[in-house]
Amino acid sequence: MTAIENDTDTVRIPLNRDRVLRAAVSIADSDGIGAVTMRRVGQELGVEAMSLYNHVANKDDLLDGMVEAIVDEVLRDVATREPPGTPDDWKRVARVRILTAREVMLAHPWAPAVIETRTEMTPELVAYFDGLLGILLAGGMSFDLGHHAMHALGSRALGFSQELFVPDDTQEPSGPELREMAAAFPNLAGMLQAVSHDGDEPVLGWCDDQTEFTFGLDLILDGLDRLRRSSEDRQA
Amino acid sequence: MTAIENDTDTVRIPLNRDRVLRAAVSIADSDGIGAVTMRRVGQELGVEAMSLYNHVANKDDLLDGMVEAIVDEVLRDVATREPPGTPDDWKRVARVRILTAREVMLAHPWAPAVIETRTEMTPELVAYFDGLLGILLAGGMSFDLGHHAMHALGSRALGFSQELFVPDDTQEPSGPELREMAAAFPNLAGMLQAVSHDGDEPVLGWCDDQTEFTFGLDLILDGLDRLRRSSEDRQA
DNA sequence: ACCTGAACACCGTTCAAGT
DNA sequence: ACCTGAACACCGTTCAAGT
Repeated sequence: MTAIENDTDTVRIPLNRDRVLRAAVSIADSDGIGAVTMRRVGQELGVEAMSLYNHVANKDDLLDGMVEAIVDEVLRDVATREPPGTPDDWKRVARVRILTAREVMLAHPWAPAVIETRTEMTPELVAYFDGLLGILLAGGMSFDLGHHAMHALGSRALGFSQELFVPDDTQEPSGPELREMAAAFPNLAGMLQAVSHDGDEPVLGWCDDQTEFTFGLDLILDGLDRLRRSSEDRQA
Repeated sequence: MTAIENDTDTVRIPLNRDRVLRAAVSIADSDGIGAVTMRRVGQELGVEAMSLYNHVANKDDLLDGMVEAIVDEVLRDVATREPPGTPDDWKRVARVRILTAREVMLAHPWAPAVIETRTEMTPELVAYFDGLLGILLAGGMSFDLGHHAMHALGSRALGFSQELFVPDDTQEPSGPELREMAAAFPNLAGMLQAVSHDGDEPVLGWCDDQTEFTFGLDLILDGLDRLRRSSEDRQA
């Protein structure tokens, strides 16, 4: 009888911070970040909302923890996929790391927005940035250029870039509407027409986020490499 | 008596969408976006919260309108400051436009975060982007390169870039803590030390946001100009 | 046509009470 | 030490009622 009691004790997995965070991440993945409420997370764990406060300080701490979990996932993936010691090929190494982070973000589409609202850096985030900076320094950047580089990459360092410029292609403008738009916004209208007729590359909607992300990333990496080379020339 | 009644009518300025939006912007400017609630906006206008629903559809529409107001401010400032027709100097013209937008954002620090949460483009935003694209096209970019350029600039086109990489300098680590951090994050620790000792440029904290913004902006603009030139060479 | 008061559903969070 | 139930303050929003 006491043995059975022990059994039920082990079957009912005790609540802890990690389980709370995983439940919250799972809800956000399936139903969006808006569905992550204390009551809902508690419900998912078969517990009252108030019990969560034994394991997270408050809602903000819960969100911090969710980011923590995502960045942990990034760190794990990065560790398994980082190409071994090729410091001179820093651009490729940095690119692989950043695109690995991007894949994690694409699997958790709510994460970028939450990350942007965080004010304090978690140790996990610091570890990720330290690793990326290490790649830049090993490639020959000065501390100063490495510093600028981290800021220039911004959110791209973590694999995402907020897209403000998202002309919605869902509502195809009809004849008169298109003429009206063409008159008010001639440049965008012309571009929209020219690019949408360009059907030789894979696109989602009329512009492919992945293509645009790598374009911007390579633009920055190439620019940084140019600065690195010219500063090395200056020292030589 | 009826004349006096008319007078009080004109003294009590009628509520309208524009007054509601201006009140909301003013609250956000002084007390942050968190203070912008329907009840508070109503209070600021001497009216019940429910009255606002006669002029905005809901809270989301209110936020849309606030963005609208900010972008309007950008468009006004841009119009007065845009250097007259120098298409070949597109980089300088684009730079002036973007740094003008940035000044507006610095005056309304809540705006970037709100803009990022908007899903639909307002006509004002479209007008701003159309103008910027016009500068790029006048400078000799193809529609295709102009398209990539807009995405590569991302939020920088509107004068801001979310800074994920913000090591907090407020809590100066003490001796043993610093040594511990140096062991765990050697690259960041080295950089922090090297850059913080570099006192020959104006810094806020240990890195100047304005300096980092223009560094990243110029990096992208230079890279785009290089691509523009090489595509022109290819065509010639 | 515009504004009001009361009410509703839903948050995060507290607190005293249970075990 | 951990969990619960009731309650509180504060949201956005509805609805019927006022003028």
